Amino acid sequence: MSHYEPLKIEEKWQKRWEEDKPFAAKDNDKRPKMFMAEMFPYPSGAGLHVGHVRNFSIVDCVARFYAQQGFNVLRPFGYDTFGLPAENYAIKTGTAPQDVTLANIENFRKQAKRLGYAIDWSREINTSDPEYYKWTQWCFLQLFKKGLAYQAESYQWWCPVDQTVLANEQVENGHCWRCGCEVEKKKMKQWFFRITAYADELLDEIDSLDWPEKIKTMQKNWIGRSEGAELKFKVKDSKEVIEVFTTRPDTLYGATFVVLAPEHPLVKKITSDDVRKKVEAYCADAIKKSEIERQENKEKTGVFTGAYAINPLTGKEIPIWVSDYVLIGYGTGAIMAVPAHDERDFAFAEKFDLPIIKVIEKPESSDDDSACYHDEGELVNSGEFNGMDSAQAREKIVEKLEKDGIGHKKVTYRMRDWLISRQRYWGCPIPIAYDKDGNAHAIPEDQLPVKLPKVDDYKPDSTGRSALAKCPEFLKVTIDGEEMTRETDTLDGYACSSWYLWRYTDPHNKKMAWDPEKVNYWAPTDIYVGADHAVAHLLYVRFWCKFFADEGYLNFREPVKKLLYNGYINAPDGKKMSKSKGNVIDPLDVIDQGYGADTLRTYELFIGPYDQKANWNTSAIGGVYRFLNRCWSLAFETKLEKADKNKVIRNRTIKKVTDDIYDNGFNTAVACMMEFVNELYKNGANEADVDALARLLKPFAPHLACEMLEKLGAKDDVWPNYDESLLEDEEFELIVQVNGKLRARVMVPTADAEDKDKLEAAAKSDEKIKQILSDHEEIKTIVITRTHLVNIVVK
RNA sequence: GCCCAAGUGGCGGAAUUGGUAUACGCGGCGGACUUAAAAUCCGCUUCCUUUACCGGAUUAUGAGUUCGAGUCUCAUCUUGGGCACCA
Repeated sequence: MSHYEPLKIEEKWQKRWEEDKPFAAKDNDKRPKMFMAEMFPYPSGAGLHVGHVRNFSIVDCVARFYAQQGFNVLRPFGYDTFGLPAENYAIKTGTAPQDVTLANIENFRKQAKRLGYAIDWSREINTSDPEYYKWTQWCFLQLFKKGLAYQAESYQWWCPVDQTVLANEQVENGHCWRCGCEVEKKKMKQWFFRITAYADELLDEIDSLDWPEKIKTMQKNWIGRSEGAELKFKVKDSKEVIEVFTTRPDTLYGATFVVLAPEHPLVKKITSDDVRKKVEAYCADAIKKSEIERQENKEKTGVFTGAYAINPLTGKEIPIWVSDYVLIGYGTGAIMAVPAHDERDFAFAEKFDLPIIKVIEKPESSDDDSACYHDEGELVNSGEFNGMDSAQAREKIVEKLEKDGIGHKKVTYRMRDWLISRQRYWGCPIPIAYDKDGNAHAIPEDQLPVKLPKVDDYKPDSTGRSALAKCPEFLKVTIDGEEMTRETDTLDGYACSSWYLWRYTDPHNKKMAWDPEKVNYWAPTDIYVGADHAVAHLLYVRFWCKFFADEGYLNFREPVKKLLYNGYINAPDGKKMSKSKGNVIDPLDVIDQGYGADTLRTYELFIGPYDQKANWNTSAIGGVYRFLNRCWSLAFETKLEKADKNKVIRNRTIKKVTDDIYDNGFNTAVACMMEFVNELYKNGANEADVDALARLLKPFAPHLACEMLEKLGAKDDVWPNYDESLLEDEEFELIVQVNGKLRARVMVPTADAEDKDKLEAAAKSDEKIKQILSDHEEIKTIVITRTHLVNIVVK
């Protein structure tokens, strides 16, 4: 061979890895373990994307790095296959999603293998495989048994195009996360997971996670814990009581009206006959409106119900209104309005001319000059509580109400329970059946999996039921001798991905979801890499982890120790790559152009900090190719020298690359190796140089690195160590500043590096510095040994 | 509107705890090799002035702290992200 031929080299090593299986993880091994994974991909028909390559290459770099350090590494791979794209494709073409999915998986696998990833291929999982979803159903049943999977009828997000309900997390700005159409509200009976049961723990443990702050903050905001009180307002001339949630019970004296959400059940009961028509029309209109429409118009709307509530402290009658600015899903769906100290209530009161009573005095120090002061302060117009500050008054007022049985402290969360039923075919069937009276029963565990039948017509329809409803053989089931009808909804795909990390540790177990011994050896996942799902998936896995820990199936409560959230790769013009724009870069094309997988992988790690988005740059990839070509030449074309001229830079490079990988500085690690190679070209390399280079290169460009190590006759690929004593040259450059400006550089023996007097003397021996000192009066001199710097301050 | 992060050459970006700003790569320019081109190798490349040396300016803008600021503080501008009637 006379030049670097990446495609040949890569084919050779990929074949060898296929045969030797060097990446097989060993259960219960004595070496320290390291379990890492990317968020498993949805295998689309388009095949791998350069975005996948970045994501997978980060995992691979770290996995190989730890493997070279002697860790027992688990680096598995899987496919998240249930979901709408495959089903929509089936509807359009009549092809079974099962078949399309298998073809797509095959393609993904083939492509991933061409990238040379150090994957343990014996552990592949596929969420739509009955062997897998049998255990998804088992997980569901465990939650069902404990009352954490339940049915409830409520207003739900409904996507009119995909004809299915959506979870809150799947609605983005009032639009469906998949098809982008505007979502609607529909009242339906649906399945939920009670994630709110773990709200406090999910919130409290966020701080202890080694995750990006950005993601932690998003999760905290999503959970949205707020502390306050629930208070009861009697309705005048009625037995009804309105419960409201407030974070500011200290402002209760200022509550001059009550507002109910349009969906609130009491609206019908308390509305007086003379305004009934008007109120009903308002509610019907508000409920019909999409969230987008409600939000677009911030102008307050509402109607008076004709009824009055009694303020429990003042005893005054205050009107009860209905308005869509009160949300049925948060708190109790009703509020006490304190227009003097809440901007929304203020706007409403102004519009409808309702009384505004100030009960909090703004402190003099406050520079808040808005029309309604909403911070804390001293109470006024509040009877016996006058003069107290807000915090104290909150305690005292709730105490008093509690005595009277009309109020108590209450914590509310923004997060709702997780809606998990979908009226779609291509998902994991919910293992439930209904008896004659419509009661839900668990499918016995020995009847799992509830298999998804192949059908001809995948289309959902306006009945709100999936295509499974049209499949009579599927519907019939006998449980304990009783004929029942199966649930036709399927599970949200996020359910399938809420436990797959544990299945990786025991992927072929036919008796249980995972063997406790195996899962507790490997999990929690040490490093998890993804570019999406900040609040959805990453919150759900945490929830399931806590639940299964409580059930005794796991001995840890957080599933992911360290999370790397990598940035997207965009088209060269900075826009998102998409088929319709025709700006998609196909990784296989890049490889086959002659660059090879090593160049592609290394380029994607070199392109910029891993957590920032990056634009594809077609010409910059050539630079990485040239670098690898130079590495190849060092091993195969250059006559290696005997002398060890590069000791210092070699040791420094080893240290820097090692430190950088620990810190996820993949781009600077590559840059550092480039510098090393440039230096080797200048000075001439010896065997130790090329050997170290090949070992350092292996996590980035594994095929080339193996080829180089083979040429050198290396017996292993162990990560190189550096010698602390060889990080410094015999001489170093002392920087001499005058008044903070660089004026001279002086070479000084390293032996003098810690001697401040010698450094100062060396600095002042420089001709130019002497000249300056003869013209200016010296005030003082600062010597910094750590950075080899002298700063002389002169007048 | 609220909260957070970030602004460094023509471009992607680097810079330890406050200590040589612009590493590395792209692009550009010049040279070697070649009949020629590609590939490869070598050199130059922040801006201003200068043939060159020297010098000056520079990390969005303006101030401040410091012997010394890309890094810390305050203000302003811009961009990106998150939340958005959550009582």
